[in-house]
Amino acid sequence: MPAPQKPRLDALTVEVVELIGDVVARFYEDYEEAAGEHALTGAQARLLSLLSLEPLPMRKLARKLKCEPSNVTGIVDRLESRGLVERRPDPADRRVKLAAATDEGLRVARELREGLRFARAPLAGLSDEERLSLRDLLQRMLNA
Amino acid sequence: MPAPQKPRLDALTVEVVELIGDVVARFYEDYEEAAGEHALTGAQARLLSLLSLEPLPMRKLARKLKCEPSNVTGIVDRLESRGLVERRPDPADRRVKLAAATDEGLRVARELREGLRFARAPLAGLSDEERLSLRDLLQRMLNA
DNA sequence: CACAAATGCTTCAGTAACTGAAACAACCAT
DNA sequence: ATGGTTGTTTCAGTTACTGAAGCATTTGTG
Repeated sequence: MPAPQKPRLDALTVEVVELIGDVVARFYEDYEEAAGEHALTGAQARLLSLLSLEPLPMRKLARKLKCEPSNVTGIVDRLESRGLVERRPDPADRRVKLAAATDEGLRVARELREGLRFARAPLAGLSDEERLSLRDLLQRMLNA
Repeated sequence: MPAPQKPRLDALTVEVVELIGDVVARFYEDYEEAAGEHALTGAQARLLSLLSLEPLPMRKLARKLKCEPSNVTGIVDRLESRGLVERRPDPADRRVKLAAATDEGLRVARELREGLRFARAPLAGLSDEERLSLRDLLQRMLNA
């Protein structure tokens, strides 16, 4: 049996990466499902969630969603036609249109947030101490 | 200061959920970017990754990708037209078409896997012991 | 101040991902 | 055999997305 060849990725790392992949898949599924329960697509739900915090200009939405502004136009159009979002003029700059959640939009956004099963259930199996350590590990991953 | 009202979600849980959201976003971005470097869309990359393990019938692909079989037809079409995937008859059932990665497809799938920056870099900041504990916490989350 | 460059949004054309219904072939059970 | 089920594709229709073009407004520069 030859000595191991210093692999690019050791078995443990591979395992953790796969687990993260599983978490990502579960989270995404859950999100899409919660969105679907409100007859929203994933993109619409993400945009609405952003707007539930504060109104945003279209170009900023595009940056947050990592897509072209021309794309945002369509997503906001569809949400607007359902009365969940409205466009307001920006008093400071007449070029800008601020997209803002309507009252109904805020309500749906809240329900959406509360409908995320995965966000609650599986964490329930962890003790406070474990959550702390999970938090620290995730933070360090993200800031690496 | 009033006693806390047993909130639905305590602050720590919320924090962890948000971190998971961040991890999900980073992972997704990274995956899409790696796919883009090979001129693949996310859906194509996911399908090709599945096929890099073993050939699969269309209906099974649909189940793994959680979409309709009619959708898989198109994704496989596009990959096939680029020579990354081929359709083979299933000797056991003449209705079935097995989608299989070509040699070129396997090569691209391997490069894709290796191109996942997020999978490597940030994990590098964790000690083996920390990876073990991260692994255990993630496993418990997923199995809850 | 004038005016050119930059910025913000929309529109348009084109592609990909997706759904659901319909069609067809092959399988399978009675 | 025949009738129901299964696996795939095709089709029509929606959404998400990109990139180019266009229009309006703002901003920076001489």
